[in-house]
Amino acid sequence: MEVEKSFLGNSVMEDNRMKSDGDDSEGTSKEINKGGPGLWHGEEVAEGKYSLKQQPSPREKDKDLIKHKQEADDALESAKAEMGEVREENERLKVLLSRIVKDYQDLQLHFLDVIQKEETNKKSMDTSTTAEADELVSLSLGRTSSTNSTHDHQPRKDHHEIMKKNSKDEDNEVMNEAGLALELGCRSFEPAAAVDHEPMKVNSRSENNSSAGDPKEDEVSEIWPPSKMLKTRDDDVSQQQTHLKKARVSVRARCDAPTLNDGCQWRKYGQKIAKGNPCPRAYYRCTVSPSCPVRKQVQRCAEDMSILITTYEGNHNHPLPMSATAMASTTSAAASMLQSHSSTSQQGLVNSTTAPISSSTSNLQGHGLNFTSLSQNSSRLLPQSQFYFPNSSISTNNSHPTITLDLTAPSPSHFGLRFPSGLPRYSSSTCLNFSSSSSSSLDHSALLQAPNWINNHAAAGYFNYGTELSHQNRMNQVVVGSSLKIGKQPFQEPNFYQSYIQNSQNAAPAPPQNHLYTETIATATKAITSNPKFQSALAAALTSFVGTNGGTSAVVRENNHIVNGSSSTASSGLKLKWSESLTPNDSMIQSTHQPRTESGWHHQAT
DNA sequence: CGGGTTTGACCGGCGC
DNA sequence: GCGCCGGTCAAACCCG
Repeated sequence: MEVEKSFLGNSVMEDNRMKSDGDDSEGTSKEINKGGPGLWHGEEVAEGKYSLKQQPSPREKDKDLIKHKQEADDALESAKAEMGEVREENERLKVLLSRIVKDYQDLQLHFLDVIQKEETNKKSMDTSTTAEADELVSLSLGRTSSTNSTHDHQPRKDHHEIMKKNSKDEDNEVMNEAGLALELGCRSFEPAAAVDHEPMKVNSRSENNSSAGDPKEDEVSEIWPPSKMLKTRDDDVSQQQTHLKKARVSVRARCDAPTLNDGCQWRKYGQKIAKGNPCPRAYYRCTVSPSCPVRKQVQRCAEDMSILITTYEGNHNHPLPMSATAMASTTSAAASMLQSHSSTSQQGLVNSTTAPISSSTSNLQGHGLNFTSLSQNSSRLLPQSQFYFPNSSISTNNSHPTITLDLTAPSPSHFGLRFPSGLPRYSSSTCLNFSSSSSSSLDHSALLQAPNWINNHAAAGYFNYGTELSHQNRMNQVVVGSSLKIGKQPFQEPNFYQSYIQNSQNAAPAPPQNHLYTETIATATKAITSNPKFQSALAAALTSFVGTNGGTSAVVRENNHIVNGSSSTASSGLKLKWSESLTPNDSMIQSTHQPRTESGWHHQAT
């Protein structure tokens, strides 16, 4: 409801702004009217100079005067006519704006309606038996197809076990709803805490917030490092933090590269053979800043070696390259979701706020901070918006709350995507590029691509699929059809991110070549826009005047229990790209399960 | 030579 | 207490 209120308020604001524009134009007309005599006066002066030189006869003087009067009258008339045109234009714009606002509100209402329906469904699910609920989860989110079933050999058993386990644990309320309700409470950003450079300060920020009187603020606090967090919390929170030792965000994606290109710089510091997986697990730490606490683990999926499991932990305490904000925001949002107790029953809904990137680049903290910083500006208008966090699940292995974003699931049915036959579903040389696509040949604005949620099921080829909102969106002028773009299209936001661009340290490597399938795009666009979940996603996207939120189909994985998600929105600044580039290596295409040598997977960090 | 990777050693948590 | 395991350290090594 708060969201709706903000929308309405925003609409009113826009309306008022337009009205004031109208006043301005009227004022302008007055100025023009005043300008007439002024012009007269000026010309008289000029004429006076002229007359001093030439000293024309009085009759000639009168002639000139009459002539100039006529010219001035003409000018006045033309100015009036121009004013009339401007007024008409103004009226047209007002009508257009009101129409847009109305559509906007309709969309929002529809969005809320969908949410309510899902909530109702969820409640009805809760009354069912566990098994039934389990099945309902699968139904509501969609079972994965065979491709993913190979990733998961004990989904149901594990799911039940974990559900049992969770039922014993008081703190696992969130987990009990994992996969069904994923919510991220995103708080408005406090500039005073924006330049924190230590993880603990990140924590202290939320502590400050909590001390300010809102106990819920604790729930989104970052938990790195956990041990220190425990010292400053009361018992309940300590228990919570004990349970939520280190929030982790795991991203499953098909990727042939040793690591996901998430735009960040990583240094490998260790490698281990973990139990239960013949593939070694590589440990990386962020090297953008020496003090950055962020770690990531990269491991091949044991069941499907083509799947790369990247687990992120911690928050960046430094400004991120634009190319890294996509994954950072994603993991941030997911991690925040983990730490938020305020889960709702809305499927995959993430309370969050998208907004233009703050003009202060120092606010960009990456991950959670990056995300909160994004909320700063828009929070005035949109105190709380909701994201549809698509492919998420929560598990608590090793007392590490882990949310898994599964980008491996083919779920074309959700969008009704129909790819041209003959296109390989997964190419061998897949490369998931989370970084904002940019090219050295592009100017700065090109770095600022709108966040795009990709349809990771896109057929082979570079398939960047998401919504793209032009700067007009800040005026609430969003047209679904035209704002949708599929493919590699640099997002042009000339000034919006400029301050951040100027501080961007690294440009992402140029993305691979796109292979656009226009028919597919058209079909996808149509399917997407007709999908109610996309509408909800769009509603969330509308809350962001800068970030663009697209849809992606993927899988919600809950404790190895995979279910399909559907459309989604991303957080502001998100850009997910699924890059599956065809390679001539057909043998690889034929067998995505081809085993690799260890060195093949781990010889290179980002 | 500097920066990144490799790899065995080490440490702490946890279960038995 | 012991062993297992995940995670980290740091010296050796590699590479451009």
